[in-house]
Amino acid sequence: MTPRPASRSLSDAAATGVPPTAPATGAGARVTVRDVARAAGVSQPTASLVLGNHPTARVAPATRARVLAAAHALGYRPNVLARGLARGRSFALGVIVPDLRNPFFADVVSGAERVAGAAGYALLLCGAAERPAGEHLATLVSRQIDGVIIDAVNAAALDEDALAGLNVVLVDEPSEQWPGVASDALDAGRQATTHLLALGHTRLAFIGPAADVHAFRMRERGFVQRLREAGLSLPSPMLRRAPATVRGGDEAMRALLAERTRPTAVFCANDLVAIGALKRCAAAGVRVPAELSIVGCDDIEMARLVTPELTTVAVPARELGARAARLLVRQLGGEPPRARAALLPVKLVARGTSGPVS
Amino acid sequence: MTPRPASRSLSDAAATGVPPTAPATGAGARVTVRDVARAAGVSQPTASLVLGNHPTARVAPATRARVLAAAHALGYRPNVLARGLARGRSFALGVIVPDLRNPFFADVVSGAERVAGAAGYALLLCGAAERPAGEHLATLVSRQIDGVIIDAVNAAALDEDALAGLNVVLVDEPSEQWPGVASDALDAGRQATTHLLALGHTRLAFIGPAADVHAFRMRERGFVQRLREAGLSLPSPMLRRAPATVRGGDEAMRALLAERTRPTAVFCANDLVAIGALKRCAAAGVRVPAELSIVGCDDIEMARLVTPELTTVAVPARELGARAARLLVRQLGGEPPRARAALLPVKLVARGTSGPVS
DNA sequence: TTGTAAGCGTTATCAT
DNA sequence: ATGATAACGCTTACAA
Repeated sequence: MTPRPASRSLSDAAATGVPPTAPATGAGARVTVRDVARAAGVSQPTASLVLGNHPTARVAPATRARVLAAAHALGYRPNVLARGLARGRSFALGVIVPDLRNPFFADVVSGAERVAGAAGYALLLCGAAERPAGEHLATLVSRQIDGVIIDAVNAAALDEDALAGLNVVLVDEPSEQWPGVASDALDAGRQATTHLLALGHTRLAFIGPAADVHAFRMRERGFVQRLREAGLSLPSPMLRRAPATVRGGDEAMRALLAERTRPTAVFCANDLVAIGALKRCAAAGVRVPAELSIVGCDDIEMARLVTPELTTVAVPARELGARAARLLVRQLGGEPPRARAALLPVKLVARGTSGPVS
Repeated sequence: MTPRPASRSLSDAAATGVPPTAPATGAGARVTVRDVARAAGVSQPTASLVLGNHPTARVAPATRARVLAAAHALGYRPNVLARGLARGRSFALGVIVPDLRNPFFADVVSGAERVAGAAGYALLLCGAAERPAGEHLATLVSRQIDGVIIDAVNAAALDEDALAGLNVVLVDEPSEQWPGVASDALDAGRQATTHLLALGHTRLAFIGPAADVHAFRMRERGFVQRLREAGLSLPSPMLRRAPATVRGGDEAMRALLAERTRPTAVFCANDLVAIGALKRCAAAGVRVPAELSIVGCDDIEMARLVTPELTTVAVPARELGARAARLLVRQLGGEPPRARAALLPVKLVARGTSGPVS
């Protein structure tokens, strides 16, 4: 046992011939405020006052300077853990996404990381694929996390107690209870459908997950809604349930192609599904878009890389993550929770997988 | 100022009609060891002893049971910050990657997260694209991070002091100074080249970044090495420098196609580059693989989604991340740093972008 | 086996 | 303007 911090050998200052320029945080010997205070000849709390760079720091300019000089000379680095313990905040945010390997979530996380980092918050990453979100939440709470961003994890499933007393921001999952940021998923479905209708399609199909994720439901609803407005119906074989993955799209499209009357256009719940569907078409010798149009949703990088390039509805994933983090940061900064932000607009990007009905 | 934790309203237990099953961590009133101790009628350190689940916990079975019961009843959750402060460890790992939006790194991080999470460590995510790795390192240190995984960030550039006293594991960047895990990048280059040579190609080209990232250098070296062994040379126009992105590959391929004598096969430093190159060929009307073979490296999911499917060398990205985390966890657990692990094998996956020379 | 006391590095509330 | 003093929640000798 006795877990040693297993520190590194620090033997090569000599080897390089270059003496450490900075006073070299002698591996292990952390410089604390006390050290700084001692060096500056002031009391420890005074040093803390200066270094905590409070705006209200009423300290004599002279001493302040001495303290800062000492801190710099010693290479003082505040211990965020200690600060967190004392202030009851950890200056860290959590982010829970289903799976980082879905490029959409990678974007969301990436955006959140950027904003969080710039604001001095660390970002604790939680993948909900391996381990249930509830568990993640528990460990985040025990880490005194200041707030958490939850994306595409059915929030209703957690409400019970895990979220109690936590600052939560939901991504793409509007809720009475928690603030959040979301894209206009309903409009995404509508735009995609409008596009296909404009191309003359009348036999449309939809592929999407049964999962209870709000954005997917709304995309689907927008699709159905727009269809109805156009006086069209959606025969049940034209509504295929499939996991929101490439594989899911592939298999759903296979089923669709086996139908008696094939659709002439398909709207997919996200780009992964659309790409899977596209792939199946290629394998089955179905020409896209000549015989079948496909529209995805998200506009992940991959969308421009498949052949033909995927027509899709662009959703600002990174911006969603960034805004979620900003919301949290603002809230933690004491600013009152803003009026519910408007839905982020989405925009159809017509590319190569959609064309006029033949 | 006065940053309020901005706690949530907790007003709907009544609305649902369901009384909180757990004693409801009354939002704000954290349950501490003291509370547990008091409830169990023991001293605070005793409770701590039990709850710290030390293997060496010499406490009477009876009291242990009482403490555990009390802890359970009160819904006790240890405060990891406090524990970290006291033990001098944070039970958190950092991971620094250039950009999460590169699927390869998303995989690495994903693998690391899985292992770290399972071992009770949190993972702090740092993207080195926006903010230099050195800064990230500084904030990680101030968070008393227990270890850090660094991928594709030129480690030599940081050595000076930032890494002092830190547990570091390098991914794909062998070093005298730090332990690490790596794929067999040299062999990746060799396998790709062997494959192309076997197909009869003699005019080969390479596209890769000038960046000083070890894996890229080695892939290139393997390529050149194998070429030499085959008695072939690499005319300088056949060595194109480009950022390791889709765009980089696209532009490099454009330059390549403009050459007087075109290559018949191209090996790319990674899949993104290869996909960019492939895309350019499609745009330029160059048939792949009939006129030009392309081989990538990494085998990201995208590789199977482009048309034709990309021939590439599979690198176990997720496994790399997982092993890096495992290495760190082991080391922190007190186990001696293992003998340098062997390079992870890579494997060529022949798909549609490579074919016999015409 | 258990309780007492001290300390981790910071912040915050007081007197002075 | 500054310096004691007391938290924050937990761990860990050392005593009882």
